Formats: sequence, C-alpha cells, structure tokens
Amino acid sequence: MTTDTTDTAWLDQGQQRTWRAFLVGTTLLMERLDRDLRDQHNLSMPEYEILVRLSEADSRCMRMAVLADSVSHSRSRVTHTIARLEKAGLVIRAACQSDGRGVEARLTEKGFAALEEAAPTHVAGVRRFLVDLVPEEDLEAVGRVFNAVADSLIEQNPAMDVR
Amino acid sequence: MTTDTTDTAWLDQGQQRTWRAFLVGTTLLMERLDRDLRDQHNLSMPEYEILVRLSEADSRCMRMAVLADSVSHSRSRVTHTIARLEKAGLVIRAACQSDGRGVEARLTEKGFAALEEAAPTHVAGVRRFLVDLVPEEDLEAVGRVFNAVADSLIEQNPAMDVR
DNA sequence: AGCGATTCGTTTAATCTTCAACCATGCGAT
DNA sequence: ATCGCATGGTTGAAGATTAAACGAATCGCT
Repeated sequence: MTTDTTDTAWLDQGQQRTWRAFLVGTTLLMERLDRDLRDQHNLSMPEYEILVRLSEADSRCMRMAVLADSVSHSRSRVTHTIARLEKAGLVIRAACQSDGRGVEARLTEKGFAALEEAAPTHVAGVRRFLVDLVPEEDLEAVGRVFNAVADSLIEQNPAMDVR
Repeated sequence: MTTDTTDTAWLDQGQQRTWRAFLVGTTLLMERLDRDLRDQHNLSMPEYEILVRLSEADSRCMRMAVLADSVSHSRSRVTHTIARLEKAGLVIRAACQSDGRGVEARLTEKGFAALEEAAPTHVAGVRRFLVDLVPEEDLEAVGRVFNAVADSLIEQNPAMDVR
C-alpha cells in the first residue's frame, strides 16, 4: 500500500518483516517436516500429531472431540484423518462405553510401533530446522508468543489438554 | 514416548511445550485470518498474499516463478491460485516479452481495489491475534527465529525478495 | 416421563493442494 | 546449426481439507 486514506493501524516495517518471515518460515518448515515424515514413514504431519496425542493418553485411547481439540483441528478433519489411520491399521475405532454418541480412537500396537519409528525423524527435523538454529531465549519467546496467540483464539474450549 | 532405547536427542519439556504451542497457535491463527478474509472479502490467505506481492512489484506485475518463490509455494500451486484470481478478474496473465517461456501475472485495477479493501481487515487481524498480544521484543525474537528457519530451508533459491 | 436444545461424530460435495507427466522455450557445448 | 539438457509453466488426477447437512444420543428443564 502506498497512499493511505484509511485510518488503519498498519504494521511498521519491522513488524511487516517479522510477519512475512513467519509466513515464509512456517510454510517451509511445515512442508519440510511433512515431506520427511511422508518419504521416510508414510505419515503426514497431521497424522503424526494424532498418533502422538493418542500415545500419551490413558490406554492410548481418546474421544474424537478431545482429540480434535487437542490438535485444534475440526471434527470433520479428525474423522477423515482417523479414517485413514484406521485403514492403515494404526488406529482402531470403538463405541464409547459411557456415552452412546461417543467414539474412541485407540492406537494399535502397529500404530505405536509406527510412531516409535517416525518420532526420531520428526524430532531431528524440528531440531535441525528450528530448535538448534536459534538461541534458547528466542525460542522461549516463540513459546510465549504462540501460547498467547492460542489462548486468545480459544474461547469455548473445555479440553485444556491443548498444551 | 516413555521408554527410550534410541539415541535420539529428544526435546526437553520446555522445547516440547514451545513446539506444541507453535503448532496449535499457528493453526488457529491461520485459520482465523483465512476465515476473516473469506467471509468479508471472498479471498483466501494464499490469494491475498499473492495480491500483496503483485501490488508491490514494478507495474504490479511478476513472473510466475518469482511469485512462487516469494510466497514459497510450488509453481503448480501458484498456477492454480492465479487461475482462480484471473477468473475472478483480479489478475491477468500475459506472455513475457523477454522470455518466450515466461508468463507474467499483472494485478488489474479491480484486483488492486480488492486488495485495498481487504488489507485493513487482514492487518487488523494480524495485530489483534498476534502483534498487539505480546511485547515487542518477543515479536522481534519471532522474526529472528523464522528468518533463520527460512534461511536454513532455502537452498537453491535465486529470488531473494522473499522477505 | 417428555420435549427441545446441544453435543457427537459422520457423510457428501466443493474447494484447495500436491504429484507426476508433459510441452515449449531457451541455454551451452560441440 | 544442432543436440542434449535445464528451466518455465501448465495440466489433470489424486489426495487432503473445509463446509454444510444430517442422524443419533444426551442433557436440562419442566
């Protein structure tokens, strides 16, 4: 924008540069982590994230809605993702005991094994392309910032296992 | 992961929390900015980004490949995005003078107007859900971090208009 | 108990992105 | 000149995500 007849509070040059670096950086980072997982372990990032959450849950099993909230994806999306994982035999679905509407997704042994295999690749990527690249205090700042962002965007969200 | 027979350099708890906050935060942030643009201006984030780049270029016109590099999207993706924008009349394509293979995308008046309309919405969102939420020095850290990330992931990329 | 409003999860279709194959042009060496 | 190869960009199909509509079960209230 050059001439400006609005009263919009534009970003200053530094903020602008930060914002674009963020956009480009995340685009490249996500793409790279995703590609590595796909090429080496036949998993996408979203699929991997789901497996991680399940692996940490009691009896490696979670309700669909809780799972959806924990990764901040839509329920529809999680339904599709779980469907794929189920087809691959990494997860299995079962009706929920306590709530007739509910469905629980449980990690299979095969799913757990797949996660164990993929994890080192993923973590190495996160280190190599992010964590090990910058001073610890900058990384901590990133943590503060995105916690604030997430908090400000989560309104009606009971499942606070998010972080 | 609980028991660990690998020699993988796992993330410590703080790094882990940072990483997850980043994932969840960016997911929610992007989704929100995208939704706002769509609802109010019928533009997606990627489309908006393309329009921004074009608006800043000489004669509001760029080669496809340069455009692709500048937003860090695949060429195929940019082809599709530009096709949509062209159908909407916001952009027009023309053969490149100097290089018979080349195609230039030029912002139309209508496209420029659409961008002028959408920009305040977008910037307000970036402020509200990111910039205004955190101390300036934390934001600057974010800039440093993602510049480093982008740099480390850009190898063979001649177009350095990225930032 | 019964009724309306919510919540849960799925489904289908539309939209967007990725992937692989492809043609045309330009470049460099011979 | 011409051959081989790299680059620029598009295409169509496959894959993933979003959006909207839906049925089923639960909850809250009376």
